Amino acid sequence: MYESLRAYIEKYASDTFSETDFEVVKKTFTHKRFKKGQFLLQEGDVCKYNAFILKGSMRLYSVDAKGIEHIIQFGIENWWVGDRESLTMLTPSKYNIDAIEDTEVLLITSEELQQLTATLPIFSKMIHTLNQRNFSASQKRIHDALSLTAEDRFLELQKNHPDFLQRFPQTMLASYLGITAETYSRIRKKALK
Amino acid sequence: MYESLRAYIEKYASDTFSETDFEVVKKTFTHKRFKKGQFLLQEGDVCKYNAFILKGSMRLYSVDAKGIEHIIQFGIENWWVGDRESLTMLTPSKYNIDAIEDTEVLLITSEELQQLTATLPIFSKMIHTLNQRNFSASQKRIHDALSLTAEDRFLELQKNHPDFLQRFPQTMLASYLGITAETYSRIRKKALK
DNA sequence: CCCACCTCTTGACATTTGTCAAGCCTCTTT
DNA sequence: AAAGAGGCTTGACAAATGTCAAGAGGTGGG
Repeated sequence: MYESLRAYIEKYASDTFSETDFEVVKKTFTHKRFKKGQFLLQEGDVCKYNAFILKGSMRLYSVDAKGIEHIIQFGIENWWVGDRESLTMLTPSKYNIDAIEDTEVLLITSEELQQLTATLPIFSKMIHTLNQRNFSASQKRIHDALSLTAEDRFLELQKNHPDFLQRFPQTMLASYLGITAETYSRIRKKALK
Repeated sequence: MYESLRAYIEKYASDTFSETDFEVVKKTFTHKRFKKGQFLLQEGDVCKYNAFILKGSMRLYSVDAKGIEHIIQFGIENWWVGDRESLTMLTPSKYNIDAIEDTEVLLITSEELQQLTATLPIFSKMIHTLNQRNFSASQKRIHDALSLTAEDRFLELQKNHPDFLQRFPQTMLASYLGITAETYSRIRKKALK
């Protein structure tokens, strides 16, 4: 069960675990199952956990004044989800996180994460790599959101995450791209010719 | 000259420098002046430096197929600019960075930064804080770009960075908001009533 | 001092995207 | 099998934003 986490950390740290170190990691994370629709975080609450997804998928989203959902991030197997601002500042979150499918995760609190980062070099290496990657990815997503048309954003999504198009309902994909479900449907039809 | 860097690091690390540590920092950074319009980074080159702005302002932007500039980030006094992806992966950058005004910066290479982070705890604390803040800020900017209308993005900018509205030409502000200069002019007129 | 250039504004029109309503299909529940 | 819910599509129209063109005003270099 922890093997995919192990592989993940070793991959992004470019390093391997000693058994004793990995035991520490196993003891720190808690395993939990979420039913489809179940919340890991609800707006207004303080985010308690970072979740590493073992199986299934989740989404991080806000709900605006009109009740419309805006998906900021999808998480699938081997992704992290959590509201980092709320986690570290202990402030009420503006976002929700729930399970799109039945989902299994490994949970870790902010303090535990800091603890592991401080004691295990392999862990802090991984964090460092993830920070770099996140920085680049965010920069690109900001650029795309501000510079590309809806159609071009769809094509980018298709190129970078073709699996998403199959896996998630179009209403959610539309929300992720910042467009309505109707526009998504029309753009998709046009683009898939 | 190095005092604002010192204050900045101490602020974000919530810690104070020993004189010997600060000597190391002073020796590591190089001071440089950029004339208005001069480039720190040009598309296709590998980004060599992170720049800490002492005085003046710079912008990070891409140029699309039609020749239109898309500003991803403004940098003013006490901000960092650099293309982190290019810096760490040593890949050619897709972005440009140039000086909007005559600008003074302190430069540091990626290796030097890594060196300082590894040897000075105060430095790594600062980096950690900046990563957190960047993560949150990026998340918000992505959310705003995908969920808000042009007018609401303008109002957000006005709220969060009122100084930008005075300091930068409207063409650049429009680009930063992902709209045309004409739309910016109209929205501004409407919003300032 | 004047010209050339740049920024900003405004108008008319085009294009993109959103809104609302209707209908279809599939799946689940009863 | 019937009923209902949810997701997807389509059409007609509305609203937001872009494009193109023209002109006003300011500014720096010659």
